[in-house]
Amino acid sequence: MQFKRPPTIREVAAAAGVSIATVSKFINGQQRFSPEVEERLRQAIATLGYRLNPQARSMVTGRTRSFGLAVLDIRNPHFANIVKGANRVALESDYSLLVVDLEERPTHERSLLEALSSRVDGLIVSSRIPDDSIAWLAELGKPVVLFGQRPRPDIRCVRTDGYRGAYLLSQHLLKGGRKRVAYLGFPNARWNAERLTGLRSGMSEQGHTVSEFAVEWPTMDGGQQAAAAILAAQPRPDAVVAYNDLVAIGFMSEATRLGVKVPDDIAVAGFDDIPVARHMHPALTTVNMRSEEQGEAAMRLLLDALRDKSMTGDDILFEPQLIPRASTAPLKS
Amino acid sequence: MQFKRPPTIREVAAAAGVSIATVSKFINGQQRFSPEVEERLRQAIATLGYRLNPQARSMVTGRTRSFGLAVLDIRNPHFANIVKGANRVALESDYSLLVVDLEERPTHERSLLEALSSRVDGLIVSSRIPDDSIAWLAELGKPVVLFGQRPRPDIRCVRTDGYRGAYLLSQHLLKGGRKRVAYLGFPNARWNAERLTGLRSGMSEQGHTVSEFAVEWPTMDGGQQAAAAILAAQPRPDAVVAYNDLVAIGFMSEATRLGVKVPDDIAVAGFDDIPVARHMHPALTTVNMRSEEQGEAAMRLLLDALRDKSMTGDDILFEPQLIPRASTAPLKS
DNA sequence: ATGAAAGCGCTAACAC
DNA sequence: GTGTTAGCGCTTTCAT
Repeated sequence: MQFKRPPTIREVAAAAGVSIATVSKFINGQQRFSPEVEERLRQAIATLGYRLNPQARSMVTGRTRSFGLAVLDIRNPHFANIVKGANRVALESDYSLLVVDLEERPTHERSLLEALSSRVDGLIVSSRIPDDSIAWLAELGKPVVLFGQRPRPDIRCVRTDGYRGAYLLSQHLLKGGRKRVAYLGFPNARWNAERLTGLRSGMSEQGHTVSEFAVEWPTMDGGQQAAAAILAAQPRPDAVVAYNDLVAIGFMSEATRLGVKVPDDIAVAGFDDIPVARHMHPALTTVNMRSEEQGEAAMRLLLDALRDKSMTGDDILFEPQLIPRASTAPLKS
Repeated sequence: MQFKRPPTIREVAAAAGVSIATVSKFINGQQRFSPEVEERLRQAIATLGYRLNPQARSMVTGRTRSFGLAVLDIRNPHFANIVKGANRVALESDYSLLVVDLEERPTHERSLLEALSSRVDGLIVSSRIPDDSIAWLAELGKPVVLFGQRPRPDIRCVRTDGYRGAYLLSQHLLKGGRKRVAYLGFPNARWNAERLTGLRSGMSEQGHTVSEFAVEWPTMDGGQQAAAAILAAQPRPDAVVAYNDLVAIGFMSEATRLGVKVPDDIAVAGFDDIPVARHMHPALTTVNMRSEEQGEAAMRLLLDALRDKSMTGDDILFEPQLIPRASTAPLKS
């Protein structure tokens, strides 16, 4: 079966015996016509199976009624939640949201963003974009929202205070009697440093240091692979704070498999509060980083920008929330 | 800051003192020009910051070099895996993949699909689309791949045999000494019936029936909410097969919270083999439904269709794989 | 090697 | 009310 080109406005016009302008106005509902004409138009549209080509429309209007969202890894529930938040807000305003997964691969990043950017009225980007590419984004001629610290005045940003989140975690761990905290980070990530700093700063208030480990990927597999090294450290940490919940889950699962008890032998905590965190056994302590709200906020910034034709205003900063659960229960004794 | 329109091919032509046709050929690299001209073009493009508008290009070429993928709920790792598989294959062929989340909301489904379909060369759709909308999809004039049973000859399909998967699960449970199996389904889903049937058919070989329960949503919350009713049933089931892993996890977590031991008191299993399944405690028995491979296969069908200009050929059917884990360990006694 | 011109499907002024 | 026309930014014959 061959794919036939869909009928155009011109064919409808011919079939209905009117001009293309009439058809255009009719399908956009911006004007009424005489009953017979309207009827002929309806007929023609129905029998031809006409469908408007939004692509062609947006060529002339300059707007697409859709936004783009680029994420690093859709498999990470943190990003899935961002998508959810952004999608909800977009749908409410009758916009559609197109998502691309950058696959954590800088190679394809640029071309994926290019392909996306030309098809939308604005862009939300979560990425490890180096600063020079950010210049490129800013010159797209469309509003762009980034997750992170504002890199330049014409790009707005949304983030949740990771320093604060890590600090809260440190206080919680201290209260539970933990003294030897290890941070299992993902050095490539934008948020890694502030989380480590917040944790160190909190622990140092009681004179404790934080040992540092790293995963190769911010995933469950990454956490699992890193577990042995941490558990073998002398002295063994009595708490592990992971870069995110996925890493924490991988670590916790491997620790359990190796016969190390969580939380009795070692406490485990992560960041993001992904949905599965509370269903783990033990339930995973984490810091809620407002993933979904970040997505909502980013989308609202885009909508505002489109209205104002400008990208000014302050960044959006969310407060993280500590979610204490069983995986960091206080040390007994 | 105002958003200025990006420069066009015409401005480049003016700046370089050549015609727009020359610019077009140059940026598409389909022809060489005299060194001076090429140099002037490079200059003009660089100083103006020109970027090609793929939208305009695709108006004339009729192709966009991108595909669309619509999923029911990106928060479900099953769908995230489908995205991964499809994205990988698309990137390999230099296509980009645009994903939309339908939010399990039939209301927005049609308009989201319309917005998506016009921007891509082909579509992969996972949805509970009623049959009349499927006709609509088929008439888009572009290749469409569906997950499920082929509804009409001009639409190709990819699926994994759910009947078989459920049957495998039943044999595994029987071998473990389970006799009173409950199925915690999601009646709205396309796959629900075949999974139930496969399970029933397997259990009936040993003369056992399967009791039926339902979740409102195929999520962890859904599984959690349904747990109490199942555990209160008389006689209490000694195994629960959930519609998918998310539901299974929600159920398992709630059962544990209620003091019911998994797998000693009750076995739990799901479908999909989402990444977190093996990290649960106890690790979750499941049936791998080849999510990622389904995404890959669907994308390959699309690429083939574009090459052949046709949508003929057989459906793709994957074999499910039983993944036995601790959550269905054999009954002791 | 380079350019003129037609046109992809549509919208928006402006006529009538 | 309805039609004419000029593009949106680009590709693609076809001339020169």
